Amino acid sequence: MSTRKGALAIYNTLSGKKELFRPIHEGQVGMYVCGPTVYNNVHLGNCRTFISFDLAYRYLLHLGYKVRYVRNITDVGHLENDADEGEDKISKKARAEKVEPMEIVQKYTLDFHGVMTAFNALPPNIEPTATGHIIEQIELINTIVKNGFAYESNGSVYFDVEKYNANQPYGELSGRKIEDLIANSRVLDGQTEKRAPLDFALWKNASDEHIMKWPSPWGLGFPGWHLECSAMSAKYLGEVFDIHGGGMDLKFPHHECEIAQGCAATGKKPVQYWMHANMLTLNGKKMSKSTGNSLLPADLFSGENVLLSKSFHPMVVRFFMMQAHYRNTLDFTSEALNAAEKGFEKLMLAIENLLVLVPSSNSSINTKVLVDGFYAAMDDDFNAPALVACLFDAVKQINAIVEGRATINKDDLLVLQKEISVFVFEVLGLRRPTEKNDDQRLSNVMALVLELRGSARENKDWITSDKIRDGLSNAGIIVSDGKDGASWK
RNA sequence: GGUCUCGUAGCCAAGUGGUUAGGCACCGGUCUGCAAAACCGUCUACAGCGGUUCGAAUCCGCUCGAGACCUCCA
Repeated sequence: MSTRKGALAIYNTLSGKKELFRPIHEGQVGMYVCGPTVYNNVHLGNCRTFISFDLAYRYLLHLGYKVRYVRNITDVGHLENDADEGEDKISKKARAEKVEPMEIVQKYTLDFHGVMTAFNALPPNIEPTATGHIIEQIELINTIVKNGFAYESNGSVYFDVEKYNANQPYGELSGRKIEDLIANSRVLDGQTEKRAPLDFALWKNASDEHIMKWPSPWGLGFPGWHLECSAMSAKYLGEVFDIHGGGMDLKFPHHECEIAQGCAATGKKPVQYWMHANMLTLNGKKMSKSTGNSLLPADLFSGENVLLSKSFHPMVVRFFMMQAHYRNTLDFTSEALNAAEKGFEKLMLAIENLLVLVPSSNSSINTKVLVDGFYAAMDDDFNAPALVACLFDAVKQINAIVEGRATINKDDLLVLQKEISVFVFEVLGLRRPTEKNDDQRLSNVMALVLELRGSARENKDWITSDKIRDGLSNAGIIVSDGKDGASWK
């Protein structure tokens, strides 16, 4: 168990402040993150949120917490808009592709998992689906109705926002006042079932043509979008749990509704620490599927997109994201990604060197200051960019040792090797891209080729030497001439 | 229109009352047959205008600009 636990501060959206993190149960953390609605391929913006919370999860694990990390899959109930005829996103896609809704769900869940694996995001401990928890959702609605905060209307059930607000403020999380919300709420056509525009659906009745529907006390229907997170977080993490995360754009109304549902059901605020990840922007605007201003991870990995000059390894993209704080917007540009790639390679090279460093009898560098810097950065609301800056300080020191301008003793070396590996690979979740020279046959061939080129160079046969170098370059192999002979990658 | 956030060097991006954040690019150097790579060094910025303060990029006010939410969104 780490002894560093007490220092972690988390910015809590609910209070608007950084607060020292104190879990409800000593040594244990319950964390819920809103997952994707699987009606389409996840774009890079979606990924940023999940990677941000993967970082938080990883650091909590590193600190020694026993974490139960729940991230849902929304496979029903997410409507196109709030009007009565608003269509379910999954159903719509299923009809467009002429397949079963569950085929859509399966297809895009697999895509999501594949992308998360590529980004080296740890899987959550539980990944519940909305359709798998219809009973829990119906029970929750029953409780809310029984407590007087919801009403039935024409086979649907709505949350009574104004009644709720009479006792506890609705809009706390997003800093809204109900009067302003009422004044500004858009009246959509066909909202005939609701008593007030602000009321949101807990259960919607299903018309005959609806494919995804379940029996309930109010007839055939399906659950409202906001409900699933309340039902599933309560089931797996309890009525009150530690951390709830999600994208900034879910703050209102989704998370606001979750608070209302939780309070209406139990009288207790469901979440201790609300965390919100900021948006990834493209052309200065939020990445968004609906506006077409988005980029798919697959395009990035293949380089097949007009915005990109080349392809990028998933770890370069992850490193790029780690250079910005999760609460700030991050602007995506091909240029910024190129810069991240260079920096990432520099870091990886220094780590390779660190692992084979030869210790001296004494140290001219201060290992403790470096390592304390790593913790201080992450303790400050998971400040990954500050951690990266500290890591590059270490890189500079490692290079100095490699070149004999500094020394490190055996104990310090062991500490540095361990802590850098921990923070780079376990906490930031980076992986070294698979080495091309894993192939033993290729290694042997290259050893021979470089030996021949070495002979040519000794004989000042630059024509042969350069021909080999250029030929290999065309084959995607880069030869580097160092002091101790040539190497390749 | 309402609510809120942001504006940091060529680019990306931390910091948020007093000490060079960092990465990339540029430029200079070491190395090299040449080049690349690698390494070292240089480049010292906080939208504008006022105010508070011994001291402001950081706090306050105004102006300008950008974005988010208010409707599905990570």
